[in-house]
Amino acid sequence: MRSPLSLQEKITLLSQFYRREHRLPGYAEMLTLFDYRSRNAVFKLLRRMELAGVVRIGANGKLSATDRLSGAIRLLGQVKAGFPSPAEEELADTISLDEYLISHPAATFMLTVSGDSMLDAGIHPGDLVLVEKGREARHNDVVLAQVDGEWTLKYYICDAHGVRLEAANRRYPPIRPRQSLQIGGVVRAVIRKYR
Amino acid sequence: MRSPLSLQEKITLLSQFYRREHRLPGYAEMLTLFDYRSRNAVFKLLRRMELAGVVRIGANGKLSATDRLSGAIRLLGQVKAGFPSPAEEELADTISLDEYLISHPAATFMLTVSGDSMLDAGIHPGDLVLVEKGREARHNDVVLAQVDGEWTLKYYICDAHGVRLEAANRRYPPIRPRQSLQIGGVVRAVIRKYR
DNA sequence: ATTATAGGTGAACGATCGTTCACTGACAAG
DNA sequence: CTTGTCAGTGAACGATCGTTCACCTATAAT
Repeated sequence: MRSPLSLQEKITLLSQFYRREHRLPGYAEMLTLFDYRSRNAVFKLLRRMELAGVVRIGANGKLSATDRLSGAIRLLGQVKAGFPSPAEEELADTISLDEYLISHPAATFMLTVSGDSMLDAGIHPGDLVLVEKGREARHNDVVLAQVDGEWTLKYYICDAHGVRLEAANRRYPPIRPRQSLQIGGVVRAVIRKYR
Repeated sequence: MRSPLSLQEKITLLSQFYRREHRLPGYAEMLTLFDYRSRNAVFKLLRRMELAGVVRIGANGKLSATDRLSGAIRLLGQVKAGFPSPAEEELADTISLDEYLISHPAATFMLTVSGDSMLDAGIHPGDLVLVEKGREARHNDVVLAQVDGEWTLKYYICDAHGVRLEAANRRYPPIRPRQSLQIGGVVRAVIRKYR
């Protein structure tokens, strides 16, 4: 017979369930999850988890996950400041990458960079870009554009001389479209994943 | 009296509820959300939404969100291929940034880059880095390390001569620690958000 | 005009939820 | 040793859920 689980261990179980099932368990499922026999115990545990900030209980009794449960991470300051103390860490905001980087999920796509035309802008081959369709390109945006039948990333430059596309690599000359320019979307973020 | 909502409009309502409340609505809430009077109508609508791939109904009748509802984006191929046809787009995998970039949310932190010592590695001032605590640094990892009381990002180089930290910018010489080296964590991803 | 289908309604039923109350045992504090 | 607190149990109750069945109306297809 194992010793009773701590609150943190129960939070871990709940988080694992949430990430696996994309929903919070019902009362019957929580009886099994926490090895309880009493729904009142579940009721009380949820109060304690709300105090711990991992769930929220609506006015109608409905249970929601907070960012703390759903895989968000802690948002700290600048690199040079490093990590704060554990107490300060505990108070740090949480941030969901999905929510922070994507405002229109249905219009946003992830593509992999294969060329080096934007190297000086810090966009390397193998990087990932989030491209939002249907967003009007503005001066200095990085855009996904079609040039000579091939898609490419470039700066979108719009000045007194009209519109042109510029690479961020001196090996690639600016492109002035003769016909209409086809912009697939605007780059909203660049991501480089290690290991 | 408005015309009846299409399935897609109902999916949009459901997605908005999910992103606002971090849970799916119950039957009573869906009556209000979709302007229904009958729980059987909700029941049938959920079948249709499951066929559309935006929710999943478990063996126990419990409702879960799929990635399509929860803000994931479509994963396409390489930039040079651009966007596929609408039919191909529909079949594309979805990907959640939270799940893709973060394997240990509780041990991962986001910090903002302020220096230029890693410029040649495509890490610019203003970029965001995801740093995972408690992960052992390996050769060629980008790490968050403490040098002379200040935290910095560097390559972690481990060879026959021992351990040293190298910048990705010729203006910064390699660092060979005289005392023990303090590594705060390993950089798992770099993110640059535009606009 | 007839038939079929889609998408809604209402009712009924058993299951589950959400909450309250009284209680118990273990443990900590005085 | 006594008292207080915490975290669980069990029971009860009304509310909500999840599902099935029969039915209706609008629309499309024949």
